[in-house]
Amino acid sequence: MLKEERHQFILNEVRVHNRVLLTDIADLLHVSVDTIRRDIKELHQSEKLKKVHGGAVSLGFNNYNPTGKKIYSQEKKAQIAEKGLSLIKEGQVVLLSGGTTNLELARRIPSKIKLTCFTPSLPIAVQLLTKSNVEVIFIGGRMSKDSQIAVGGSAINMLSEIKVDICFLGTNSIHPTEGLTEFDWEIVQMKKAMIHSSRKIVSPSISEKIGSLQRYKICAVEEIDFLITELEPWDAKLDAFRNMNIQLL
Amino acid sequence: MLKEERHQFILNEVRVHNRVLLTDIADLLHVSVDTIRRDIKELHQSEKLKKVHGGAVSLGFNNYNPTGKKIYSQEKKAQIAEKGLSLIKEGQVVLLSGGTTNLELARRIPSKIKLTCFTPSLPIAVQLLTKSNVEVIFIGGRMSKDSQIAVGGSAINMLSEIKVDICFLGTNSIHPTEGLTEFDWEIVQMKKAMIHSSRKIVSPSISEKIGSLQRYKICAVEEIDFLITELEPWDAKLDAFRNMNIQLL
DNA sequence: GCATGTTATGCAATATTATGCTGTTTTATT
DNA sequence: AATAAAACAGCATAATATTGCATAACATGC
Repeated sequence: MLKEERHQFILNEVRVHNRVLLTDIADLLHVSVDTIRRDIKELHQSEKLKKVHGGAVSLGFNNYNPTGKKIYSQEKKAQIAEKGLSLIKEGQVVLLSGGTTNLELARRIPSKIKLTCFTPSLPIAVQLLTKSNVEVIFIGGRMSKDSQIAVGGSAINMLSEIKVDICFLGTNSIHPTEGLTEFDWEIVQMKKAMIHSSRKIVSPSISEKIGSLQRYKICAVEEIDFLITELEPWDAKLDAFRNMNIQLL
Repeated sequence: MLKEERHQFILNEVRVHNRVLLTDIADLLHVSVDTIRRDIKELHQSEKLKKVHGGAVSLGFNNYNPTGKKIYSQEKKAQIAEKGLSLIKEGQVVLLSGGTTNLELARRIPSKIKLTCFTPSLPIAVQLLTKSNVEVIFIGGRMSKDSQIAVGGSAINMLSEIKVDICFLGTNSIHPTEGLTEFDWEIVQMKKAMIHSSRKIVSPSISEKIGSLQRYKICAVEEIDFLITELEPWDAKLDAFRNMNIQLL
């Protein structure tokens, strides 16, 4: 394996996990820890990551997580976030709903890209404000305590006045025939409004949510344009969503 | 687990709970208290938190401080916040502008008191959401990066639709004849709108700001109802504000 | 093809760091 | 003042880092 390949591998691990252990990588790549140590030293010197005792962490290593709750299957969400990033283009206007997957996405937005981001989610707004070239517009309103997003008439009203390029719609449940569903009525209203406010809809969703069903319907599957999971696009679990004019990522 | 990760974890706990106990963290992370003690010692030395007997507490509140700016006169602001609390009554509707003093106030609001709080400030909203009996309504809009509050037409428009009992107006400069002033035009607009939206105006202000002057005027001193400083109300430095129909606290 | 220089890698010896443990001192609280 | 909890200092151990060196792989010019 080439040194360059190792470097890319390490950087990728760091991006996805926020941290790596020397021993893990050495193990995975079947090289000595010394080699990995040297790799990380170089990457540290070129400021691609931060070397720490025992491994390395990503540069903007901060796990700001206001609720302090553990993020469930963070790794998968991190992968999804990485894929989602590829849909975002310089200068676009983006709408981000709440949810931990979108939080991962927000965290990964490069500081140098110029964007305008709308969001009703408090943690996401906090995250986005650290990006110097991202203009953040908060969709205000009554804050829901557990989801930490704004809900209610005022927020929906504000949404009705915008039309963005792309919306990342945090997805709780997605079902091939029943569509996207939620258990919280107020959040359903918000998400419906977000769909109306956006030209393209992206549904980032970990695969275990596929096929699940909740009480209230947000929209049909056909209304979304991209479905991102941690799986490969050709995975059999996604078969139900083919031939539906949805792009799988 | 890497030391770096522990550090981030501790900082996060401090952010969320304002204080942490050594034993709790050691328990949570399955390491010895000594290790955590050493961690906290380091974080204390790098001024990320404040070490206290038995654990650690956050520096200012918004220790999540992307710009890394120091929070000035922490102690005085805490005193002011305590005084301000006495003005808040069960069931009221309160409007909080941004600023570190108001942040201290928000953090001190007892969880058991029932309130409705409006605010355009991100850190304050984050803090308020931890209070189970406080209904939080965020004044949305374009977010100003350094002050972390919403500004612009949308926010001002939202303010124009409310009338609250009492407004705590974070004050940058207050002058007996020139009134309240600010250096940021957009924030001036927000504060003006906040004044119109409130029956009573409270100006929490550390004494060193008294007599200072900035570029743009928010309002005359007469328009505020309460002036809170860290000084005793009969302090000579406040003489200029007597006989002005302002209550000094 | 061959000599030479460069780079990458692994290895071993040594140094440094991180962590937990013990015993003692300090601090907060009753 | 008595007490319990916490802080501290010092030490032992294990993990990680550093350094120097030997070898192997590779490129380059002849």
